[in-house]
Amino acid sequence: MRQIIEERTGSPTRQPAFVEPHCSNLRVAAHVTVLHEGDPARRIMEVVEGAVMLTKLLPDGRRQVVELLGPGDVFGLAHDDAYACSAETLTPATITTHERSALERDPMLASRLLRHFEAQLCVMHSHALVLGRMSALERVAFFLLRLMPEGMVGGGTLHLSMTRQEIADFLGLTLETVSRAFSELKRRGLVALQRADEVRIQDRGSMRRLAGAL
Amino acid sequence: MRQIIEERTGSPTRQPAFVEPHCSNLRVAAHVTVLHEGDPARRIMEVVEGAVMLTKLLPDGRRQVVELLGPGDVFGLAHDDAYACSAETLTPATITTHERSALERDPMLASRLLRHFEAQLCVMHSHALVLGRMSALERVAFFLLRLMPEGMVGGGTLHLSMTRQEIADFLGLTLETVSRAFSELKRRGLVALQRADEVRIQDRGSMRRLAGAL
DNA sequence: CGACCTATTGAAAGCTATCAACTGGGGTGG
DNA sequence: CCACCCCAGTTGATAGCTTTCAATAGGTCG
Repeated sequence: MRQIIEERTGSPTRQPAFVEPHCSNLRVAAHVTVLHEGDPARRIMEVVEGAVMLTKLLPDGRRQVVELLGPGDVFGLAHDDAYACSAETLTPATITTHERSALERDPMLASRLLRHFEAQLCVMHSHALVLGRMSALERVAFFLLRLMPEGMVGGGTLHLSMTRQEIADFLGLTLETVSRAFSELKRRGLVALQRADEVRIQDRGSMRRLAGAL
Repeated sequence: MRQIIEERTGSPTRQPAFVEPHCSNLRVAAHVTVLHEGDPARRIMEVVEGAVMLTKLLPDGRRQVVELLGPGDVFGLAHDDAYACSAETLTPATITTHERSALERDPMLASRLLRHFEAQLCVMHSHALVLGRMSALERVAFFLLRLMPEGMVGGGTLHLSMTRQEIADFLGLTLETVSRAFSELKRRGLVALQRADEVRIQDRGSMRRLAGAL
C-alpha cells in the first residue's frame, strides 16, 4: 500500500549557498500514505506537484480530513515530536522533504514556509467556519468553489480526485449526505455532473451565495 | 467599545541589531475588538499576555470563533492584504504589533513566528476534528481539557473568560446545547460548577475518554 | 430591591446520520 | 468479446441529535 515510486536526493554539491543540503524529492503514486499520525516527526515536507490530504483519527475510527494540499503547501507538522496528521496522496505527487534542522540553517526555506503557513492557517480559519456553521448544502458548494476558483482552465469541468467518503470526511458529513447535496445542487441547476467525479459549475453566482461569498 | 488603554512604542534606538525597529506594545482591556475582518492588513501581531479570540462571520451573521490565542500566539493574518479574521480580547491583554515588512528584515522574528504558526496550525487541525466529527458533549469536554491541561495551577478550578455564546461559537454549537452539555457533565460527576464561569474537572480520565484522548 | 443580562431547562421542529436497498460503471475472467 | 462481479454512488425510510422557540432561574449592578 505504501509504494514510493522514486526518490531523488537533492544535489548539494552543485548548489550555491543558502540552499538546504539535506533535502530530497519523492515521486509518489496516488493513494499512498506518506506519513502516519503519531510517528516520530523527523522531516518537514512540501508538495511540489499533485494533491495531498491530511487526516486525523479518533480512537473509535471516526476520521476527519483536516486539510487539502496543493503545490507549495507544507505538511509533516509536529506536536511533541510526533506527526499530528497522516498524509495521503490523492493524485500522483512530487514531494520535497527537509530535515527539521534545515529551518534554522536556511533562511530562504524558513521564509517560504512562513508564507505558506500563513496561507494555510487562513484556509484553516475558513474551514473552521465551514465545519462549525454551514449546512450540508453550503459545505458542498463551498468545497466545489474552493476546488474551482474563478479563472479556471479546462472549460470549467472539474475532475474530483476524492471519493464521496473522502469529501464527507473533509466536510464533516457522511457520504450519503454529500451524495444528496450533489443531487440537490444538480436538481437546482447549479452544477452538472458528467460522471460522479466530473463536475461543471453552471451557476457560480448562486453557488457563491450558498457558500457565503468566498 | 473599542478602547485602547495604552500604547507604548518599542525603543528602537536602544536595541542592538536583529531586533525589529517598528514594533509597539499595546495594553488592551477585555472585550475590545483589536482587528476587524476585511480591514487592510498592515500589521502582524503577537499576544504577549492575556487571551484573544479570532472570529469570522458569514454574510447572514452566523459567527465562528476560529481560534483561541494565548501568550506567544500570532494573529493578524492576511488573505489578499485584508485581515482574514476579527480579533477580540477575552481578558485584559498585552499585544505586540510588527510591520509586515519586519518579517523579511528580522530573522529572529520570522523564526519565532514560524514556530508559533506550526503550533497554531496543529491546533487548528485538532479543532477541525472536533468541529467535523465530535458530538456536543465531546466538544465541551475537549474544550475544558484544552483550557486546563494536565499540570495546572489554582487547585484545578478554572475561570472561563468566555460566555456560553462564545463557547458555542467556538465549538460550532448553540449556547443552549453548550449549557446542556455542561449540565450533563455535572450530572455525570465529571465536572463541578462553582458558578457558571468556574469549573473544576472532577474526573479527568472520563473527560479524556470523552474528548478522544487529547 | 428591582432591572437586566446570562444561563438553564423544557418542548417541538429540523437537519443529518444511520440503516438498507438499488443502480451503474469498470474491470476481470471465462 | 461478453458476462459477471464488485465497488462507488444514489436514493429511500427512520432514528437521533442539535437547533429553535419559549419560559424560568440566577446573579450582578445600580
